[in-house]
Formats: sequence, C-alpha cells, structure tokens
Amino acid sequence: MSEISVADSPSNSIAPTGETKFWIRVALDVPLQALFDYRAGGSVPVGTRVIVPFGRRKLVGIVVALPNVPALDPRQIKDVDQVLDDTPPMPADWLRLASFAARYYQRPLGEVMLPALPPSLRKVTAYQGKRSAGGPVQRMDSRRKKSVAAPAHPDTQPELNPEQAAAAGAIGAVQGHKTTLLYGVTGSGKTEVYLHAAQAALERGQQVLFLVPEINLTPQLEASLRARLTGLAGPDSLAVMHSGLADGERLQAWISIQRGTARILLGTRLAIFAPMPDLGLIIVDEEHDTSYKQQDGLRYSARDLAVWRARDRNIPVVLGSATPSLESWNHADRGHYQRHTLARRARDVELPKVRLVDTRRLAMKEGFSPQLITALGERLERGEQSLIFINRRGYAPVLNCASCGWVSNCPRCTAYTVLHRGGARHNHLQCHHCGYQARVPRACPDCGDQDLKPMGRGTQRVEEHLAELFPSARIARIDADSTRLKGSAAALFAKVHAGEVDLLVGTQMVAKGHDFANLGLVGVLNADAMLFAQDFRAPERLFAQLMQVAGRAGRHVTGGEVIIQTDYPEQAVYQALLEHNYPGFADYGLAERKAVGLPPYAFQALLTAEARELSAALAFLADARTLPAQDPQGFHTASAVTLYDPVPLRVVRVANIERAQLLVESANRPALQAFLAAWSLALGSLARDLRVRYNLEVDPLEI
DNA sequence: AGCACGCCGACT
DNA sequence: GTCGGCGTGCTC
Repeated sequence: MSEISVADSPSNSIAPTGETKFWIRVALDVPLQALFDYRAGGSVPVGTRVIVPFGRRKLVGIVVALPNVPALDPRQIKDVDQVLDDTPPMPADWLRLASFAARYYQRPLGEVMLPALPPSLRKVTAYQGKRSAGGPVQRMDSRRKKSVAAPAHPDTQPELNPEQAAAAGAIGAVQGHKTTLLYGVTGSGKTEVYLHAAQAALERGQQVLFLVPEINLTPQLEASLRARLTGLAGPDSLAVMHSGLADGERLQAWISIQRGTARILLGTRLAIFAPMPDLGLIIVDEEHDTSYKQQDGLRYSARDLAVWRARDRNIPVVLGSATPSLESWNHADRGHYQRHTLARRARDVELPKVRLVDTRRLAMKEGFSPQLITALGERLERGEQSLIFINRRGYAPVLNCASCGWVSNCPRCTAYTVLHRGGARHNHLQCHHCGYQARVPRACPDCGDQDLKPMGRGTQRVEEHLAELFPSARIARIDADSTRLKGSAAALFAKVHAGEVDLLVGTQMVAKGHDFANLGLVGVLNADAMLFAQDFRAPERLFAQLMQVAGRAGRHVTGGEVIIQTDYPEQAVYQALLEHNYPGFADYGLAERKAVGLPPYAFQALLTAEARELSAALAFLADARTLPAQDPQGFHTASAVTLYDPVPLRVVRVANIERAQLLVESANRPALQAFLAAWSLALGSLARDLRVRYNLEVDPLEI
C-alpha cells in the first residue's frame, strides 16, 4: 500500500508522540505462519478475543502476547477494531494447549485457536453484539470454586465388583498426573468405574471432561451421567458438546463450562478444546476409536491431546477400551500408564462363543456358508435375533460385463461405482468417493452385451438373500443408506429393540454402542476384505471392530455366538478372536511392529499432495524430499529421519483430483518434530509455486 | 484462506 | 462496446 493509506485510516490511529502505546499480538485464522501486531487503546489481557482489520476484511482473533516492541514499523500497524469482553479471556492453560497443538501438528496458532471456539465466538457478527446468552460473563467468576452440595446418596448406584472397585480406587488415589488405561472386556462395566471416578472429582469441587467417540451413540451414557451425577452438582451441571449442536447450544455449553456453572462436560473430540477452569479429571471412553482423530483441518488426536492436557494440568486421565490402541497398550507395558483390567462381565453373562468358518472349500450360497445358514435357522426357531455384519453398503460393489470384462467405473475417481437397488430413485450406480450417480446401463457400454452382472455383495444384496432363505423372517437393514433421513436410524433401532425384527443386516453403524437384549447370533461376512486393506493398522482395526460387533451378541441371551466366515482362519487376528484374547493379540502385534520399526516404535508424518495431474503432485513431493539437502543447518535432525519415495494414493483420483503421498518416519520424536517444523516452513511456498494443495499430517492413522 | 486488481474472450 | 474468466499478490 502507498503512504496514502495512512491518511485513509481513522485519524485516531495517528497517535500523538509521547502517548503510551499498547501493542497486542494477535492469532488469526489464516494459513500464514505468523502472528499479527495491532495497536490497542488500553491494556488488553492475553487470551482476549478482538476484532481487527486484516487486509480488506475484519477478523476475530485472539490476543496471544503483549510485545513491548512491535514486529513491524509502527506506522504499518493498524488499530484494533474492538476488544470483545462478552466472554472472559481464554485461560492460560487453554492457550498452552492450543500452542502445543499448533506446534505439534505444525499449524499456525490461529488455525488451531479460532476453529476451537464455538462458531458464534469466532464470527465478527455473532455473539458480542447480542449478549443474549445470559448476559456478559463476569470475569472474576470463572475461577470461583463451585461449592458442592453435600455428598449425594444416589440410591440407584450399583455395587462395584472387586475389579471395578480396585480400578476406581486406583484412579481416585492418583495424586497429580497419571494416565490410567482401563482395559475392560465388553460388558465388564467400565462405565461404572468412570462414574465413580467422576463422582469423586465432583466431590472435590473439580470439573470432569468425558470424551466419547460419537455422541449420538451414547444417549444412555448421557442419561446415566445426568441421573447419577447432576444430583451432586445441580441440574445444570452437565453440559454436552458436539458438532451436531446448533450454534446457540454450542455457545451455551461453552459459556457454562467456562464459567464453571457446568461441572461435567460430555463431548466428542472437539470438546477437548473447551475451557475448563476447574478441570480435575479427563475420561476418554473407547480410546482406540478412530473418531478421536480429526480428519480435516487440524488433524489432531483428541485422545493424545487429552493425555497432554492432563499432564499439563497435573491431573489424572483415564483411557478406557476393550481393545486399546497398540500405542496405549505399549505405554502401559512400559509403565508409563497404569493398567487396570476388568476381565469379568459385570452381569455374569458369559462371552459369546466365536466360531471361524473356513470358507475355502465350502459350497457357499450367495455369500452364506451352510453353517451360518443353519445357525440362523436355529436362532429364528428359538425366537432370538441375529445380526449379519457386512461392512459394505449398496447392492454390489461393482457391475461387470460377462463377455468383455467391462466394469462400472466412476468417471471422476479411480474407483468402481457401486450398484444400489430400489428405493425412490430405482436402481443406480453410485460412487462412494465423490457421490457421482448414474443410471444402470441396459447393455455393456463397450461391447453391447446385455449380460451385466453385479459382482460381490453389499448390505442390500445380503438383505435380499436373507429374505429368500428365510421368507417368514422379519428383516431390517441398518446402513448409511437406510438411515439417511433424520430420525430413521432411531426408528430402525427402536424396531429392533421392540423385537419386531428377527434378522438385522448392518454395516459398522450397528457395531457401536447398541445393546440388543435378544441378540443371540452375529454372522460376519467379508471380514477378509478389512484384513487385507493396505494399511499396517488394518488387523488392529479389524480386531477392535469384530470384538465390538461380537459384543452385541449374548449380552443377555445365554449361548451367544459369533460366526466369522473367512478364507484365512489361521490369521492371528482370527485366532485371537477365538479366545477373546486381546492381550495376546496386542503382544503379537507389538512384536511385529517392533520387528519392522512401525508405530509405536517409530513416529510418522504423512505429506499428501493434490493436483489436477498426478505428475504435479509427485513433483511437489519429490521437491519436498530434496529440501533438507538444500539446507543442512535448518534440517539438522534430517539424518534421524527417513523420507520414503513419493507414491500415488491407492485411490489416486477422487472427484478429478489426483493425490500422492510421502511418508516421513523417525524413531526419535523430537528429531521428527524439529524436522517437520523446518519442513513445513518451506512447503508453503513450494506448493504455491507448483500449484499443488498439500496437507502435512502428524501421527497419521492410515498410510 | 479471502479478497481485489488485472488483463483477454463471448454476449446484449 | 461491457461482463467475467481465474492468475497473482497481499494481509500486522
């Protein structure tokens, strides 16, 4: 800008000499590795939200420092527009958490801080004018300890069994920080332990953060928290936070938790960024669940940040799972975490029996083995429900021409289009990557032959075959398609619970959370497809998923059974499942990882590039790979870091964008961190020059 | 990321 | 003759 711009700005920005200057350093949600200095009319505390001019627009930012000397010539510095005092400044521990996340995940501070706020607090036009949500918060109040009512005596409180009592006691006895890994088989009553630990924290006058993978799967958890804990701290003491909330509700939850009027926060991963002045305990349920990893924007792991936040605040954190991540299991093995095991099912119902059906030499009938068909028939006769689990929606994953070999490909992606049947839109082909839809051709587009056949099967086709096999059975299908309409998932689950369904077909949607009282049998189709995904964590995920889906069977029915059809029954995953042997599986998996130097024995980052042409993406990655050699000083830890060859993604093209990736690995986390810091500094301009979009992910879950 | 400036093609 | 395509440059 020319010097005229100074005259353009408001006259009060030209401060008379000698006047005291208040410089503020502000984090803004822009993809620039920089903070921005502004001039304030008075002292502004660190952590305050401000509205500032930025180029030709106005942005909400957060004051992160009060420099004595600005980073720029004072004449180039603009005045802050508005200091927002509608909420208290973000507390120091919140600022530390955000700074750590920014540093660790290699993102500008503002790109961490502002998206962590509820939408109303990061929009220029939103909350600050209105003061509707209970009026402006009084700053002094947030630190005030909420005096807790006399210890309640919830009469519904079940007795803890000795294992549960030991775990709850150990968590309660933690002084300062300690991570507890609560390893409890399905139905062993982890929730009871959480509730006891939470109750103890509330009684100490502390707040509790309770993280769950998906909020809609845990209405019963919310109900128990409400019933058992709000008696202690008041009816408004439970706040819920997840992305499905309306802006107003999200803001309300944020404010009540920041003020300290809410004492328990139940939320999904985003709740890890809630300001909690009296935070005294963090619980992460189903800690292995991949939903804790954000998959766009800042790719953080809420579980990992929970552990960091607990250590920073010197408070206990509990990670619970029936199938912990190998990372957490390894921490426990090495004594970094204290491990507590709940081996017994609380209700004294035995674990379901797992049976592997070797499908290599069997006459299969539309994907069903004779054994599975027989077992389904028996359950039907006994009036019990059965679940068929198949992690593939639609009718068939591809349409194929028998005479020339044509397959239904998506024109925009390197993927098949999936055949979907029936419904209002009739049969159609659909790409599960980009959403592309097409009519089903009557004849082969290549050779004109009319012999087009669906290959493989998904939930719709399974549902169809079940109807043929068991004409009198009542069948329901639960997948992303059958539950697209709002409320339809709840309605379908209600039918199952009401006993109006004999056979249930479902994808992973049915594996989580739901407790089907009358479910006796689970049949798993096509598990091998999950096993041979090109990812080293595939067996771990398969194990967790099958344990979870197996846990649906026989929760109340005795003689529950799980039948897994596989061509590879000798695989370690399946053998471990036979015995419900997670520890054995984990030991085996960790030994394997150690032998080949994979996480948790190595630390990884993944640089992904996207461009119209694969060659551009690959060229960017190739250049990125040579950056360390050009600057040995900047990359002084490069010798401890391995950069692999750039490779196209397995699904190269999605929606006409081609993608490639480069894996970075090191056995030394600080060395990797130092490397990434230098690297990410240089990647931005490289990407701009080559017109490539990129993403650097630290601790990727899928590679 | 926005947002604007800037210089070349198809429309009233 | 204008509307508009998206290249590139900047933001305290």
